[in-house]
Formats: sequence, structure tokens, C-alpha cells
Amino acid sequence: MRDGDVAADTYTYPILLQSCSQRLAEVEGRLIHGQVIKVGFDSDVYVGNTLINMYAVCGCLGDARKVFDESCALDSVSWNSMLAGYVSADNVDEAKWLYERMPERNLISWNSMISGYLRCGEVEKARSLFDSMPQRDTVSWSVLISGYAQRDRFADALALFQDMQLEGIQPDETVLVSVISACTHLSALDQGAWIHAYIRKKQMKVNVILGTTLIDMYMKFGSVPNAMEVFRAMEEKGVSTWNALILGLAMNGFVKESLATFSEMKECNIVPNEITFLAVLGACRHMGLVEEGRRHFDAMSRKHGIEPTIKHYGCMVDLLGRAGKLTEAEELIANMPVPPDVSTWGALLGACKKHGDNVMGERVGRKLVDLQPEHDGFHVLLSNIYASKGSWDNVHEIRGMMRQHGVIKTPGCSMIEVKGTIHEFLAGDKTHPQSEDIEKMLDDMAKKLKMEGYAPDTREVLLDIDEEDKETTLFRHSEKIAIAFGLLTIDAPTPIRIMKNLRICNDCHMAAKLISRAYDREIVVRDRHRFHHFKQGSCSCLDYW
DNA sequence: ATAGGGTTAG
Repeated sequence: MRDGDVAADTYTYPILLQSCSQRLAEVEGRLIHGQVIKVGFDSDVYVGNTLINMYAVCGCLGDARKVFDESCALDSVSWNSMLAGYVSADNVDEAKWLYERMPERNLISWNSMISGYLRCGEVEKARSLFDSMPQRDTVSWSVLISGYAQRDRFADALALFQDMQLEGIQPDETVLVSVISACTHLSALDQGAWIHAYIRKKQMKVNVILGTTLIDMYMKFGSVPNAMEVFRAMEEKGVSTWNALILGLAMNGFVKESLATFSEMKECNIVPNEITFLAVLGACRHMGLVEEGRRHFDAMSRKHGIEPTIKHYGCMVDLLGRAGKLTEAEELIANMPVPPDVSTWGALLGACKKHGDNVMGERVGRKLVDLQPEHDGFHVLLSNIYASKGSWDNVHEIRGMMRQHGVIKTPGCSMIEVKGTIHEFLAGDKTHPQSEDIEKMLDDMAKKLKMEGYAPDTREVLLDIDEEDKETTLFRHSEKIAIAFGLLTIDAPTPIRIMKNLRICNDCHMAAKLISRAYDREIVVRDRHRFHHFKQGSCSCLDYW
């Protein structure tokens, strides 16, 4: 072989191998590996490194390691590629072993190792490595912030983002995605809007992931117009972007618009995926569109080649059950090709509760508390079913079971953000510094509601107490306290936004409608599953939820 | 050539 060929090929092979890495073309990569050995280029560091990387990204760690071990010329890139391979394969032990033997470590090695610790849940180790690094770059911060966010430690993620800014590090698109996600989960409206403003000020490119995250954030804040604006301004949109829009519109009560968006998406030749169908079925569920839901469910496999998963079946059970077709829902469970799980039965139990089918409810509820004795919601639902028909003995029995299994009912909690500060209220809460004013406002609310024709719905009170006490208990539900606080502290026309960890109860829903009219205020409640926009005495969910 | 990101039923 002539010198000219050699020079050309040591450059060509790495390019070919990189292309294999990008396309995860393992077979092609192996063929190139064969050629590389044949022409004797396997001793080249550059070629060797692209080989290690190719095998690593294709998940063939053994092959990557073989090239690594047999190579006589290793540099920091070889070590880092091997390390990254183990990290992405979640093999932290090998990663650690390698990390400890590296001749020299640089930022990339540290960042990879932090990522490795985070992937296996060793958050504190990741943090101490981060703290001990002689220098950090945007990626170091980004890895740790996203690690916190992915482990539901959103407050820690935001705190770290503050530190990052204090050190004068400029955030980039990637780190902002994690920060926005943290804001979404914490319902940190002000901070989320600040970040969007920052993106605009710096004229950052809103790529598919960043845009999708922003849309999701605004939708979960109940700000549909802001979400739409982000969507319209995006140059490049992905399936996930459309999914976020379809989900968000439905969640905010815009079911027609949500389904129209699905049609529009298909017209734009975007191929829907399984999440799209969860969103579409969810939209139908929000309005009880049984026939339309059935159509989409059938079209999934028939027209789009997507086999429904247990989640899609769960959606269908819920759609049917919520619409009162309990028998059909139960039949669907019996005939599902995938075994039903706790959530599938849970959807049916919820439907029994809603439609007062205590016979089926008791049967399904008993099954569920058996299947998952540590779950609080099922005990509460079953207990509710007994309470609604006055079977206090059974209520006490379920209470006993809960005690026995150490099940604690998640306390209902409502949050409200006022001037950037988040206030939390539990039922009957009197711990707030402005508690006295809140009590006065609650009394005022009670008077006004009575004039609006409010009759307390005491069926849902779980306790065996007299009617008057039930009314008092109801009127101290956390969402009512939060609304009272909102009326006191937030000036019209700013809507009163409340986040609740559980679902809003019937009585609070009724009360919120009447309050929106009596006080001429817009009230937005985001509960566990969706939004309720209360305005002039009615709710965006049209009382179907 | 090697490190970091989002959406998912009840």
C-alpha cells in the first residue's frame, strides 16, 4: 500500500465509524473493524478511539473493552470513551474501577463520573465529586441539576441553578430544560416565566426539546395562550411538541381544540406515537366522548401500527367507566390481551364511586386493597363507598386495615403562590400567620355562598359525625382555605391559582363555581389530574371530571 | 473522537 492511501484512510475510517455510532449501525461497524485490522490501522489511537466509542454507544461494552485492553496507544479520549460507555450502560462499578485507574482525569472524566453516580441513585456521591472538582463548566452544573430534577429533587435543582448564576456561569439551552421542568413540578410560575424571558432576551434558539418543555410548563400552569405562543414561534416541531400541546389543551378543558390539534398534526404528516394516543384518549375521557375514543383506540393498531399498552387500556376503562358504562369497562378488563394492573382496576373503582355502584365498587375495592394493601387511595375510596351508604361498621373495618398495614392517608394539601412565595394549606389549617383574616374571609364566603344557593355536599365526609360538624369539616378543606387566602391577597383581575395534590372534591368544586360568580373572580385549580378554570359560576370541565 | 436535556393513562 502506498503512503497516500494510508494518509487518506486513517482519516476515513474514523469518519465511517462515527457515522456508525450516530446510526447505531453495529453490524456495519463490525465490518469496518474487520477492515481496519486487515490494513493494520488498529494501532492508530484515533481509529481505536472511534472503535471504542462505536461499540460503547451500540451497547457492546465487551467489544469496546477488548479494543481498549488490546490497544497499545491509549490517550485520555480512550479512557473517557470507555468510562462513558460504562456509565451509559449503567455499570457504575466498572465505571468506578476505570475512573480510579485513569492516568489522568479531566472535566469530561469528572462529568461522566458524576453522571454515573446519578444514574445509579448515588446523588450524594455525585454532589461530593462535584464539590471537589478543581474546575467546573456548564456541563458539570447541567449534569447535577438534571440529576436532581430526574430524582424529583426539584427544590435542590433550583437551588443549584441559583448557585450556578451566583458563580456567573451562563446557562445554556440544555440546563434550562431541567430548570424549567423543576419549575413545572414546583408550580414556580414566576421563576418559569423569568426563564422564558431570559431565553428571549438572550435570543436563544428554542429547539424541539426546549420548546416542548416550555409548552408543557405553561400548560401545567394553566396558561394556554402562553403555551400556544411558544408553539407557534417554534421553527422545528417534533412529535413530542404536538403531544405536549394535545395533552395540555385537554388538561385545560379545551377538548375540542385538543382533538382538532391531533387532526392538524396528521395533516402535517407528523407520525403519532403511543404518547400521542394516550393524549388523545385522555382528551376523549375528559369529555366523555366514548364513541370517538373507541374510534381512535381501534385506529391505533389498525391504521398506525401501534399496539395499545396497559396504559391505553387503562384510559379506555376510565373513559367507559366515567361515562357510566361500568359493565362494558369490566368486560374490557376481562378481555384485555395484557394482564390488568392496579391502575386498571383503580380506574374502574373510581368509576364505581362516581356512579354510586356500591356492589361493583365493593368487589373491586376489596380486590384492590388486597392487591396493594399499602396504597392509601384505594382504602379511602372503598371507605368512601361505605360511608356514602352509611355502613359505618365497614368504614371502621377499613380504618383498622389501614392501621394494621401502616397506611396513612395522604393529607389533602393546597398551594397558592402570592408574589413569588408559595403558601401551603392543609385541611383545617390554622397555622398561617394571617389565619385570623382567613377565618373572617371564610365566614364571609359562607354567607355569600348561602345567598348563591349553596348546599353543602356532606356525602363525602368520611367521618361518622353529625351533619353540622360535617359542614364545618367540609368548609375547612384545604382548597377553600387557599381560595380565601387568594381573595385576601391577590387583586382582580389576576386569577387565583391553586394547586392541589389530590383531586378536588365535589363540594369544593361546587363552592368554587359559586365563589367565582359571587366575588367575580377567576379561580384556576390544578388538581392531581387536570385543571378547573372557574369563571362566572361555571367550570371549564363542564362538571365532567 | 470522549460528558449534560423534555412530553407518558388513573
